[in-house]
Amino acid sequence: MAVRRTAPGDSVTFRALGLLNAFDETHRVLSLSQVARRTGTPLATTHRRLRDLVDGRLLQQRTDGLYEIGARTWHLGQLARPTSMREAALPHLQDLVLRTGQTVHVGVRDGLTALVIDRLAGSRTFTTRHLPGSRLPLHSTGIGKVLLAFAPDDVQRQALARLTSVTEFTVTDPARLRRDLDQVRRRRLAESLQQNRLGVGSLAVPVFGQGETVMAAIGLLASGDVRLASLEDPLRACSHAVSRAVEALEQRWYEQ
Amino acid sequence: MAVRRTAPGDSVTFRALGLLNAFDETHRVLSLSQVARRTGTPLATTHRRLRDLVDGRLLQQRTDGLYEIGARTWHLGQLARPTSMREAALPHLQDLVLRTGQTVHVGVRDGLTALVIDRLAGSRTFTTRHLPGSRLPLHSTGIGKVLLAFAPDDVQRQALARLTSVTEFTVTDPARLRRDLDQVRRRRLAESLQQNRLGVGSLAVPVFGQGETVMAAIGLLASGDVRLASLEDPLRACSHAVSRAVEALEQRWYEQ
DNA sequence: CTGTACCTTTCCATTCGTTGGAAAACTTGA
DNA sequence: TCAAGTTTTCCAACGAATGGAAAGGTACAG
Repeated sequence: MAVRRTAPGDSVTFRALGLLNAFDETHRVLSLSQVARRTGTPLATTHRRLRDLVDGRLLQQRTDGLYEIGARTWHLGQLARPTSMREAALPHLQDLVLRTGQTVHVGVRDGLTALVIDRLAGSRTFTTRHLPGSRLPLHSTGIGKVLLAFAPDDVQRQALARLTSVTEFTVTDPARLRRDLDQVRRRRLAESLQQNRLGVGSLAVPVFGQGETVMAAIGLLASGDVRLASLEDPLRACSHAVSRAVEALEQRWYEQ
Repeated sequence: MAVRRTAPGDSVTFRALGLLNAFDETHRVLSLSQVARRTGTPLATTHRRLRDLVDGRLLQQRTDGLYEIGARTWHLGQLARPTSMREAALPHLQDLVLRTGQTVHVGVRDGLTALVIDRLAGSRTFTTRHLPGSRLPLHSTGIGKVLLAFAPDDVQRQALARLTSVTEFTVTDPARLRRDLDQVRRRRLAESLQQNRLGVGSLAVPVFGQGETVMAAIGLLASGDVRLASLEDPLRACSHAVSRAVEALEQRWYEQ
């Protein structure tokens, strides 16, 4: 891959899309000046860029003048992998929860984080805060490590360069994590023992798409005293079932 | 509202976002040249714009080089109205289906179309093709007419200027439709008798948000021989329930 | 393994849109 | 009535977008 002479950020479009970072779960409706403050952009510039995003219908302006994510963005999101993945996976995830009693997570990699696209709480549950849409570190969680292990080299390099400690058990040594990831790739299985949350372990496996590509990761969360090894077989079975279900769903798009 | 000296389309960002139009339900993964052809954009320009959209993570490039809607777009879409609306409305829609046996639709306005965000088939069902994500005309469907009746003036004007005939019963006279819309606004109820599909009638009501704003519309579809009037009460009850549910859900975002 | 067709990537002189400080216009609340 | 905050407009300097063209890949047929 050739070196790019222009870095991201040189483009007008990229800078305009940066304003979307101002929006999150607790900031769904923002005023012009809030967006400007939250992104550190001059007011006049923010004003023009928001107008462009409204013109492109990614954002919409309410009658009171405030800005929110537009319905078109939702519609585009419906075309993305997480939507079909979630739909195809749901019945199999429910199966998995029934069989193990533990909480199940599904995530995809988005940039340098794992994006949780669905979560079903098990009966032997403890509260978890990772609702669909939340982001998890790639290096300290089960699904994160699976996604990182199968990510392109440049992503791995970037991720390994910024290992932050989440708990006292988090692996922050790049060399050690790289060895862990090699193992994850070989075993097609990752585990995290209290590396992201004390008292919680997780086991995760990849969901393969066509070829050797990894579309997503499925993980089980269990409190520290559960033998993770006992969860491996149901987890792998679920992953295969989801692979097939997604494939069947996507088949339907192209026939007829 | 002041006249804008610069039309949408003069901005670089707007033009780049135009490439997203190349993606739809049956075109979820596209190559550079497909996007160029589908949007009529020169290749070199398309190449640069796609790179900008990938940098902004609205799109992602797969290992085989093809482009698809990115996980970040899905995530942004999760912050949009349709997502919370759908979640809050689901139990009440199920109620409505049980009570009436007919198929129920929920839609929001997106530009000059009604965007279907959810659909539940009734027991006395006939096949319908309007899956979540599909778009319906504003002037020939029940939910479309509700959304149009409560839309801002400039939207109404634009919509009335392009009335196309869908069936022989579609109203294509702007003056007549304007009167129909006045009535819809007064009665808070719209009906479409075979105006969008022969043999099918629909009844729709608005879902009110805070103040007098209309967030969405809920509609029931029934084959021609069903008395639509009998559906009005359950439909209105459902709309109120959904209003309250959405309000309760959104309340939770801001507390704590 | 040569040619043909198609796709992706890069180059660069010209053109055109962006930038953001500043001022004006508007909104709120005291 | 004034003060503080917000949104909108203006415009000269600056910088990025544009797209034809050519180069670099890839796939397949003969």
